[in-house]
Amino acid sequence: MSESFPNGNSARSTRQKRALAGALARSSSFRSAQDLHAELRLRGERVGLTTVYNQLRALADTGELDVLRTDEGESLYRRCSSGQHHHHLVCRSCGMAVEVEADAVEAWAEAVARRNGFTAITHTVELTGVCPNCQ
Amino acid sequence: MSESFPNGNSARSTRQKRALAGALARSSSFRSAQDLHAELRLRGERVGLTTVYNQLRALADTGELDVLRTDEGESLYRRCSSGQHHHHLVCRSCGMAVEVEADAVEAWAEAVARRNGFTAITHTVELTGVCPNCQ
DNA sequence: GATCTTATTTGCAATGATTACCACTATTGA
DNA sequence: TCAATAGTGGTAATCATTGCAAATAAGATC
Repeated sequence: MSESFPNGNSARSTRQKRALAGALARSSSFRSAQDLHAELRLRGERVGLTTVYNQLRALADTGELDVLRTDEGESLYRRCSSGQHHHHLVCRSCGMAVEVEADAVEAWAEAVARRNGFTAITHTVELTGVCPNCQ
Repeated sequence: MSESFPNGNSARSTRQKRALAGALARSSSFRSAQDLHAELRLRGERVGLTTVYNQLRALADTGELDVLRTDEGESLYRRCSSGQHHHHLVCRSCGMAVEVEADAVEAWAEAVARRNGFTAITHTVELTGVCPNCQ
């Protein structure tokens, strides 16, 4: 029992992980798993769809990726700039996104929750529109 | 060609519609299609699952129902109190919901969008917590 | 009431994203 | 080099939801 990583943080560096990380790094848009997988394929990278799903979920779990669900129920991912809590202003045409902070909204949410006797509050705030480039 | 309803608003009153309306009326919680269908079955009502889906979608389209998507991608429905634009404070345990208005948030959303050059803005704001009864 | 038009209903197949399985592969510490 | 096991990925399964086409039944008209 050679506990190298007491906290279970043992990650191996694989070709697939690097490829996915690269794809995510060079895009500032929210992308779907299928979309990312297709791009990797086009680039000649040999990566399984299942692997893409696995990795995206893992990265999202550790907070390295932001996740978003479309109205059609598809999950979109994007690399997370800050570790801070934040929201997004997303372009519904190209997926490009801007991270926005919203202290005012946070405060409002807290107040509304308290006023109604709710506890353990979490909130979802997403703004969708058309970015300057897509207009 | 007896145009009784020039605007295509021809709705027939059926046993199934009434049953579903009843189920929705006696609940103040967000319910899933499957959930509502199960309740109708338990009550002895003979209604097809497809019909429940059809009706829920139709009602949601006309704004008579509020729709909400869970993290798992399931759609939840609830009768809509007001025709006004509003948001929800939903109990993650029982689905009970309170409609809340958020002028402050609306204004904030508009400001953020304009500042970033985005147009055709829509926003999603949902608060989730545990209601007083479920604590 | 009888009849007709067509809105509704509904079982079943199909869809589409995502996950479960699990045998196989490859990274990394020793 | 080698063993332990994290990671991979093809395939089958899941699950909410929708498409379809035939059967049913409101509501208007006769």
